Amino acid sequence: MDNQQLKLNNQICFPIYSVSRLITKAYKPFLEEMGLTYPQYLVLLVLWEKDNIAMNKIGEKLLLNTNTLSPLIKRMEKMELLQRKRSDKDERSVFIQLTEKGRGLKNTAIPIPEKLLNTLLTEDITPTEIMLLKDTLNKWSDILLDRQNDK
Amino acid sequence: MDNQQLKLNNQICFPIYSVSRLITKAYKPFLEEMGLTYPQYLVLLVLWEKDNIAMNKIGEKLLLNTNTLSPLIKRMEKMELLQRKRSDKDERSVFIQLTEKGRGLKNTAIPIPEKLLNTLLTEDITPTEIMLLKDTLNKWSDILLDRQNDK
DNA sequence: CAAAATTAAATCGTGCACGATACAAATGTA
DNA sequence: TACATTTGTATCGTGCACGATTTAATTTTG
Repeated sequence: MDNQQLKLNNQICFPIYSVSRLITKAYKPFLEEMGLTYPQYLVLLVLWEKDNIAMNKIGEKLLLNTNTLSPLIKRMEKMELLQRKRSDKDERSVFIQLTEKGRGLKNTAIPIPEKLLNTLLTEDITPTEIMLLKDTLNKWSDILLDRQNDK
Repeated sequence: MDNQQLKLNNQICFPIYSVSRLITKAYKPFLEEMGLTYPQYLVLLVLWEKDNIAMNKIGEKLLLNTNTLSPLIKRMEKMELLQRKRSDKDERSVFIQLTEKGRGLKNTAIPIPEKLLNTLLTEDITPTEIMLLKDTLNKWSDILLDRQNDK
């Protein structure tokens, strides 16, 4: 039995899980200025690329189920960032449209990627941690590709 | 203004967030057999490496605050996987010890990393998605390292 | 055309995350 | 020895995630 494999840093779960949370935390101050949570920001990223799309399309892009998306988008409607409209053609589906306010937030969002880099350089996440995840992923994707070729 | 930067796949947030959730989902069936959630499993990984440590040390390793860890560990105590004992020397700190049941689960956990590889090969996560995250991280860690050297 | 299967949303319950807050024990300091 | 500060834990409220279930509309099939 190889206990080494059970070590925290050798499993893919831990590095990816913790770095994901660290990145979310790094975004937080910028998103709070806009009054957004992280998943709400992702929804806006989708809508800024393509407005007026069906809710299930947003879910497909973000890999989120409707039971997550439905209340999230309702909250965003209350904030007047978007509007939900049931399709005339198929009353099962709901189309999502940005409001003026929602479109306007895009200008605030444009500088975020650049600001985030500075946060990552000066705060919580050290390049060491990013490198750890990078190494872990390189190792795992190599293993996965190897196995795939064996088939 | 460079709107390209706001595209979903160009931001570090989306790939890392979604792959993290996909990995969690891939673990789920194996953890359910043991009656564990993903963060509970991480706590056990820590304890299997070093038993009888203070709660704040577990939090340090997993980057979790006590307000997350405290109820989580209480649930694990109810499942009789571990015991919480306040230190005699410093009544503020709580030490966590595995029970026989908690130690025993380690044998069930040992084959998980291997099983997970098969899941990743056959199910939800495609190597393409792993590669996307790998590429994104490579890009971002390169940028971070560049900036750091400039200082 | 009616019954069955499929699809899109929504609801419910559980378990994280995490900021804000509270509190008690320990520590530092005048 | 008093008092302020720090530290470790716990509680509360909000917002995801997601499995399971429900409801309603559409599509498929006999």
